[in-house]
Amino acid sequence: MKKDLSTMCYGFFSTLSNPTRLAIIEALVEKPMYVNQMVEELGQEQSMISHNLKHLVNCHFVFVRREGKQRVYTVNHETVDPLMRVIENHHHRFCKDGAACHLNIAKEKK
Amino acid sequence: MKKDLSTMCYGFFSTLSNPTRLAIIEALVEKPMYVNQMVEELGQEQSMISHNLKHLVNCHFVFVRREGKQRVYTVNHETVDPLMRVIENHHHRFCKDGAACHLNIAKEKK
DNA sequence: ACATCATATGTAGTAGCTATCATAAGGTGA
DNA sequence: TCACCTTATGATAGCTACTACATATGATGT
Repeated sequence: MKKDLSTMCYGFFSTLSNPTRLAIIEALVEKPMYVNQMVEELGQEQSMISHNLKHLVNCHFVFVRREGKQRVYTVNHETVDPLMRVIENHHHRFCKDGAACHLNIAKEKK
Repeated sequence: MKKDLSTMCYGFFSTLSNPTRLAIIEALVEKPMYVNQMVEELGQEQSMISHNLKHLVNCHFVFVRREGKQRVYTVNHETVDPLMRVIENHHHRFCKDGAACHLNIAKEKK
């Protein structure tokens, strides 16, 4: 039972470890949006937005409801808000040096 | 400045979206450990453990200190504990169906 | 200084994810 | 029912990151 912790977390984190999906979440934190709005705001392909929204909905990071032809996507504040708070604290406390985690490893190789 | 949020989160989440690294964290939550202890407990190659520990240290999810020949790794409870609480709540509230997030997408294709 | 133990680092093949292009599906108004 | 708007889905090629093997580094005791 405890064994599933890693599995459960893996799905959670994999879904979030994608720049497009994070940008979507960041945008949705401000306000609910239609797909086309996100396409405009993020300047990405519509199919790309849709594909990534699917992941986010699957993992319940965002919710969706119909509204005529369009679909309104909203963020799951109950999860996302405290999550962001954890990250901000972590960054503030431990990454003041400007380190962007493991991304630095790649950079160092230059 | 707000623009970095996605970047900052991306490093954070990428580091955590790996089964080995999650298993390491899960083990270190229980108690501090040497590399060899983790090798045994997780049944993974030593080099694999070390490689992944490096990522975790880089991102300050775990800390390390020397102790003779060995190195003691400890988990960053200040970040990891509340993080796990967020995930457990998320899972409890939104994933009761047993959904393991986007991993299901792959499975559905069968 | 040497042997040994503990851990880190270098490298290459591979598997899995991502973005893109193309197409389908669903809703609405005429 | 048809044209159109909005969004979802399929398939593929390319790339990234992971694992595994090999080797190097550093510390300790003799």
